[in-house]
Amino acid sequence: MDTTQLFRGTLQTVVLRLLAERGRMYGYELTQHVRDRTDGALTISEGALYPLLHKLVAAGLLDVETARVNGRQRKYYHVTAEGRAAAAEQVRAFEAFVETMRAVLAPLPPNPSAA
Amino acid sequence: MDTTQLFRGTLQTVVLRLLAERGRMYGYELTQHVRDRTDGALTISEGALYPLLHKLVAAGLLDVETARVNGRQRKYYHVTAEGRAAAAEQVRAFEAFVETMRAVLAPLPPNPSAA
DNA sequence: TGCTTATGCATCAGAATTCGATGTATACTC
DNA sequence: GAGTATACATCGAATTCTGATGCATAAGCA
Repeated sequence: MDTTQLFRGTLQTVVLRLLAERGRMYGYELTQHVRDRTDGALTISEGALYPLLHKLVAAGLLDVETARVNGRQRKYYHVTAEGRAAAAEQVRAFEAFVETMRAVLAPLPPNPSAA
Repeated sequence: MDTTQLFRGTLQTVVLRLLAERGRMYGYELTQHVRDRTDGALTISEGALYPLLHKLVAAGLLDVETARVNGRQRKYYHVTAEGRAAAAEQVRAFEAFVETMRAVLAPLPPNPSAA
């Protein structure tokens, strides 16, 4: 009954898209950015994010660059060419997904004027 | 990289919504209806559907009615009052979800005329 | 008659993803 | 020196779904 259930499966799309658009970001920054931008509607948990970032690097979609800022460690991630293509593809897939869902959820649109 | 990954977490919404709108349906009918309506973009597997239907009945959102049609068994499902409310709520949640996702996926809309 | 397909239910092992808790470490503020 | 923010990470458990398998009846076709 958890409405946030719908966000399952979207994390990869979100991460790739943000990195493709914003150049480079580090993990913590991703969580803060998404939380702020959505007014808290979407919060990325660290337990989901870090394993995913590692997986995307292993898959060749992201590159990492370790840095040290203000004494703290940071790992900047940026998309590879392959990652950029995947990001675009996944955004398209998301739009198609929304269209498909609308087709199912609204089988009888309230517009009988088409008769 | 599977685009159908996005449909994760939407099955409950789809089932409740269809039943709320169409009165009553049986499992096999649900799979066929969704497949036809989406031109195959969304196919509900039996391994996902039947356990969910049982769960929704246990949760009081659906009722079952067993029938025998043309010698074959059928189990018609229909929403309870609680299930109808849940269906409406989940459709709202889906719309909110889409808005949230758009906010994240398109942080910089290509419309500078608002300046 | 026998084979295949369609209809209709169901379970189950494994995969994939995520949650929530926990852990480590540095910097800043009070 | 205590708490909060920053920043990384892992891990067990829960949830959900896939794909395979199984049972049974009816219809179509060779």
